[in-house]
Amino acid sequence: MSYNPKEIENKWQVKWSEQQAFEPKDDKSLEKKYILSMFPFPSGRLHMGHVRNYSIGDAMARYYRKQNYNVLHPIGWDAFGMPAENAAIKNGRHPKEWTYSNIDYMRKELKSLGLSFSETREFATCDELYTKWEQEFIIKMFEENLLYRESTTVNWCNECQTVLANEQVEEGCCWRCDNEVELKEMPGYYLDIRKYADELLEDLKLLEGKWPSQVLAMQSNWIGKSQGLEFTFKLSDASKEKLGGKFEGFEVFTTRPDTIYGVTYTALAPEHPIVKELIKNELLDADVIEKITAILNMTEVERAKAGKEGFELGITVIHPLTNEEIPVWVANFVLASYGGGAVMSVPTHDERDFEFAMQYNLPLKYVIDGGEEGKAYTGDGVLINSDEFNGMKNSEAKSAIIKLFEEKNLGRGTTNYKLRNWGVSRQRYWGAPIPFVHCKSCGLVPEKVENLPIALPEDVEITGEGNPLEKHPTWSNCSCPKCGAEAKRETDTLDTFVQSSWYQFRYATHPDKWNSCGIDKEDVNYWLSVDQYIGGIEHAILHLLYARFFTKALRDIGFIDNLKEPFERLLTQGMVLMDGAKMSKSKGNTVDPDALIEKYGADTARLFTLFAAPPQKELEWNDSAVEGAFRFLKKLYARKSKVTTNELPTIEHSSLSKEEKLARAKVYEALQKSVDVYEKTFAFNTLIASCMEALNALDKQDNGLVWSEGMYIITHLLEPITPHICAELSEELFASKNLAGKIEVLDEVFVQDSITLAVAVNGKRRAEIEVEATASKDEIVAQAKESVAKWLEGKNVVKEIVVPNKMVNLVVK
RNA sequence: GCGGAUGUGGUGAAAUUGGUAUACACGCCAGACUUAGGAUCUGGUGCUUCACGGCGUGGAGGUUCGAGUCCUCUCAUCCGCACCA
Repeated sequence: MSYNPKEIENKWQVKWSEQQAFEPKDDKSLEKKYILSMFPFPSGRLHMGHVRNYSIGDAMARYYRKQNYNVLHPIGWDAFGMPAENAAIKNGRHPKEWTYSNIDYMRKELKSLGLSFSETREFATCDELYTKWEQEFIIKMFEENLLYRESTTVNWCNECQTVLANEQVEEGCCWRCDNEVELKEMPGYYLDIRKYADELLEDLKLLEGKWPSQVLAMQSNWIGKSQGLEFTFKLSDASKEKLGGKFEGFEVFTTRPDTIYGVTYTALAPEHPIVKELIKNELLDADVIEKITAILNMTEVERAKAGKEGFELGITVIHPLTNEEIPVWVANFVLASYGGGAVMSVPTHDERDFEFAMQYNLPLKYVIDGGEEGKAYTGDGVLINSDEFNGMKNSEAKSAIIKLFEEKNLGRGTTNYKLRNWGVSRQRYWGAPIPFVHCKSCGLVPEKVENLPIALPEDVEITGEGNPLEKHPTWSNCSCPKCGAEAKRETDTLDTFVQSSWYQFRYATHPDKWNSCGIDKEDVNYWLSVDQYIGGIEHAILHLLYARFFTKALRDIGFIDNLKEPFERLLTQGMVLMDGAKMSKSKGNTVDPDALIEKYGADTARLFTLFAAPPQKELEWNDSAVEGAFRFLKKLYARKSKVTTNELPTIEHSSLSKEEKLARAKVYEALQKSVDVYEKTFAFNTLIASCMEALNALDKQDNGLVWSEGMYIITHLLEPITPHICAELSEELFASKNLAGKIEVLDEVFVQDSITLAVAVNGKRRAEIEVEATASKDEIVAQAKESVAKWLEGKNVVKEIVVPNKMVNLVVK
């Protein structure tokens, strides 16, 4: 019988399902492993990126299961989001129907890959039962001041007709549809992730060596902590008057307090309240107002592209140390969202300020020695033109000047972050409703917990214009949970990243409890953190930052115990490429997993995926290499006829021939390597190569016992990667005994009668010798000299280096 | 500009502590079996040279008996952030 993947794979998939083979055990005394691959969005069909992601995770899960760990390896569906609404607009299908039917199809696809997921812990984030608990968390967060509603300038995607979080804007465009993002002033709900900025940054240290350094660096940059001085520039009396006494001054933040004596002007963001006041009262020329308004209508990206532009505002402030009068400008490069939207400008020691000063002929004052005239000097040096601080190193002056400000009560040392609070409201239908009510007398009121979930109405019209919930005739009508008066339900829904921020805890919670709680603390204490998380690098900031934040927030509001980080180790898999480009429908360079499985079977798909490249690297698709993987499995299957005993045989190693010994050595080399691969490096490609080498070596001999041992071990090693064929062979040949537990490495098989050594002269390889395993160093050297006699003629050997089992190096002069 | 990575045959890639560079696979070449084959099997395959040999891990130095691996400099490519004061 030749290898028939379809038959074998179907048989085992049915069997595993019937046996509930992949359900975690309830016994919490067992050692656990929580292996998690990022859950898919139910787009309709699996793509090769999924196949790769889940093949990696499944190999790990199956490995640990075989080592008798209690393994949680769940799957679910990240099911809310825009594409479901887009499908509704395009094909008239209801998002719910579309989503759940996609899930049904994709579940079958996952099963056809033989992935060892728990079936009882599967859920979709659009399940009302999931929404219910999420809404409870959101209400609790509101009560604990972690969630608030505010009207502010937001990123608006006109294509998606919704607000986007900062993390969802990529180079000024929408992360999902690539449409250019606009700014819009509107109310929204925010999670106070900034409260956790420092903890999120600090705890990155716990992940060093366990998460890719790139991801750690990206998160660290995104949080963007910087330390410096915060102080107030007081307005001059005349300016104060001009502004009608509404302002005393404005706050600025600087990381360079050492350059404070070099301030020659200050600059405000166009959004700054003082600028708005000047515009409102028409205290600026009409054309200047017009130009500032134009800047206000530009996004940050547009402003960056536009080049520097600014206008003098006709007001002045007083330098806190020198009491000089300093002009105030408005400038398009000052960000409203950072450091209070105002800066002190030191053109001599800051590139941006310098460029601006040159453009508008503003004065320069050098205060740190070391630069050249006519350039901004941003390096270190000694202070000049700085009163009492002259002669001090600028690194010391930073803290000295902060100290002076604090003593004189003029300002204080402070920390600033680039991280913005997470805007979580979306003006879309297919999401979890934000469980709040607007009451005319009580204001914003959270829904009563016993009324949860606030479910979506099914009878909606989805046109792509506006928010379907807002347009629904009755859904938003309700009574105020506080006073009972007529009220309006919030029609915004939650960002889908909220759902993926806590799903790792939901899986860990036993399904028996899913009706009674969102997260079970004890279950979480046992299963978390996730021992290995696997997914794409595209979530380096978005999902991974939100999930880390959520973990800390849920801990602080009492839904989980002392967990610091949700994901202990992270593997970011590389992309699947075809002809050097990412596979995508629009480029037409995709490989359909279903077709691949149909032609070669799941085992070949999995084998190729793990063999062609290490998981962290990009994977270039290659049809003939897939054939190669298939060929190997056919060969492996055919060798079952070589097996003569149904258990791991005991072999008298010394009685074997050279080829037999070599075959055993190769088999055990693979076994030895496997622990490192499965637990540390995840270089499955090298383990597979070792198994191929072992099979090649077995083919060079014909000892039934050596073959039996070899097949026993190879099928054991490959089972996590190609589970069906290995289960089949193991059952048939070894009654599956080789798949239960560990196999010990036998050191004796690595002992060889003779050893081949390379002989080098002055580091250049010149010959090869074969010596007895027991040969002494002198004997080896003597034999080595003989083998390279030609190269030693007329020379003196000044040094002899013998590297055991490897080589001999003779140094001559 | 800042941060993170990566550079090895025709291709995907290997290479404990520094110790025979290119394992394994694809491709290619030759042969066997076959009516035939894009099936299967066997052998070969870094570059260069008739050959002895020489060269070879992006480049240049350095340390060492010995460097893909360590150090210094440099080039190229990819990814992320980007006027964050």
